[in-house]
Amino acid sequence: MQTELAANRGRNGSAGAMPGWMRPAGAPSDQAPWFTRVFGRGERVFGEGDPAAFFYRVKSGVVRSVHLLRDGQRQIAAFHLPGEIFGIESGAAHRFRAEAIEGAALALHRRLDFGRPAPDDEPLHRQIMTAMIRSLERAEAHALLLGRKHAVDRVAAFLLDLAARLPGDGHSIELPMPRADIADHLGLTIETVSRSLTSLERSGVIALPAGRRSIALSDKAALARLGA
Amino acid sequence: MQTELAANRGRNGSAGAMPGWMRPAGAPSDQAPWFTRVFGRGERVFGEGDPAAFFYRVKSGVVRSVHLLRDGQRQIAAFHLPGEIFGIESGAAHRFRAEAIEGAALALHRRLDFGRPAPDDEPLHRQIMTAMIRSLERAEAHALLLGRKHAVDRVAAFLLDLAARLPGDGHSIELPMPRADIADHLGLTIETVSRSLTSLERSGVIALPAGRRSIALSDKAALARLGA
DNA sequence: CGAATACTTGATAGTCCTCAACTCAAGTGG
DNA sequence: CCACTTGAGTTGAGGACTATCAAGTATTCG
Repeated sequence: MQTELAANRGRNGSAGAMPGWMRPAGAPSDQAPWFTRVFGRGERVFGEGDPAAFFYRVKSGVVRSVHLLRDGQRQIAAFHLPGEIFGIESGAAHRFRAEAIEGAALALHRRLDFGRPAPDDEPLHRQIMTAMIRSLERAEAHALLLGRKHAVDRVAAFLLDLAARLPGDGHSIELPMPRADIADHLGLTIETVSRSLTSLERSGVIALPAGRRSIALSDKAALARLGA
Repeated sequence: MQTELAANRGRNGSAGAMPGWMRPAGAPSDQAPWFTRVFGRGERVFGEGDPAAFFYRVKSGVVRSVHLLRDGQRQIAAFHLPGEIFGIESGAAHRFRAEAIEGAALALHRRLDFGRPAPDDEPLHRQIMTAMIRSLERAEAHALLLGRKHAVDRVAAFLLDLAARLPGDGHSIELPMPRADIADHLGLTIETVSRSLTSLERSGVIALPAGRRSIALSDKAALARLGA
């Protein structure tokens, strides 16, 4: 069931003024508060410069926020897991690109005028503020990580963060993204991420069973000591 | 004129529950919207864990937001220049420490309940939202810098950012902070910052006249090429 | 099976940190 | 007035860490 969406794979594509998907055939009405849309593997949710007409809530799957540098480098500012909100902007346009990693269902909410909040929708307003502040806290913690930690510590902190945010008992996780995405998020190369995981495994802190995507956090205390 | 304030210098000090300065003798009234207070060199504006009763606007001087790691490392998340707002929090407490670098005059504003904004004070509310979003954008750009750039490029980007934010024609700047602060902001060591500046000078991109704190941006185009 | 993608491992090189010495300016006290 | 101290900054040598280049293994898909 690969439709035209598959053509959007990869890192190419331009920032159209108003992608066709913004008015899906199944949209309830032009003024509905929100509606759902499913995105395919690697599909772009929005691009840099696209009008920020919506913000998004992840219903399933995982989305990455991607900054592209002129020299071709890529930085993943954040991963957005189920239940999380992303894509809130102050200006009229999105400042970076967002892509579904594997496949994702998103709830699209029409954007609000944040300067003049609707007093009759206080819960939503508070939710948006919370999402924004959480983004800020994450970005600051991320900067701290990138500025002051070595490769293994970055990976340890990343695994702990994922374990806390993903559903489950927190003792084993299924990585929802490839090594390349982790590398571009942690400011490392694919090879260094792989070596760091191997190193953690040899230390007995984690275990890497069959698939490369599942990780057992054998010694969370040791992980926390590294990632602290 | 060194009062008790001087005792607050350095990186030590604990996060008191309610510092005395929060109720200065000269405060107009208990419900005044804001008042001004002067901070000495290195003095703590608030500490990690302090109740976030106010947010702040810089009237003069420069303030640094400092994250302290358990292992003694220091990360400066941001510098706050005249005219800028900082110290806005979602929770009840400040998540990091803020210190005046040389000496600073700050306007202290009583904090608002962001979830239930006063409809009668729309301009202030918008101003706060803008400040928060700007913080977010800065933090994201900072993470990008730390994750994907080399020492010289980081310093170049930092100089350009400062030149744009400080008053003046943008062709020469007076660094309002020591090398150690720059290093802890850029995720480098003092030595590497010094070497980067020397390297930029030898390339003819900048000039370092007499004092070590003044820098002439001789070739902004080249700087932008590095810091881009 | 062949091709493509994802991942791991090894060898080498480059960048930056650490440790150390040195310069410079501003105070301080005899 | 000058020796001494202190803080800030610069410079050098060596080493640690990570990127780069390269090869090899695994898995998936057509």
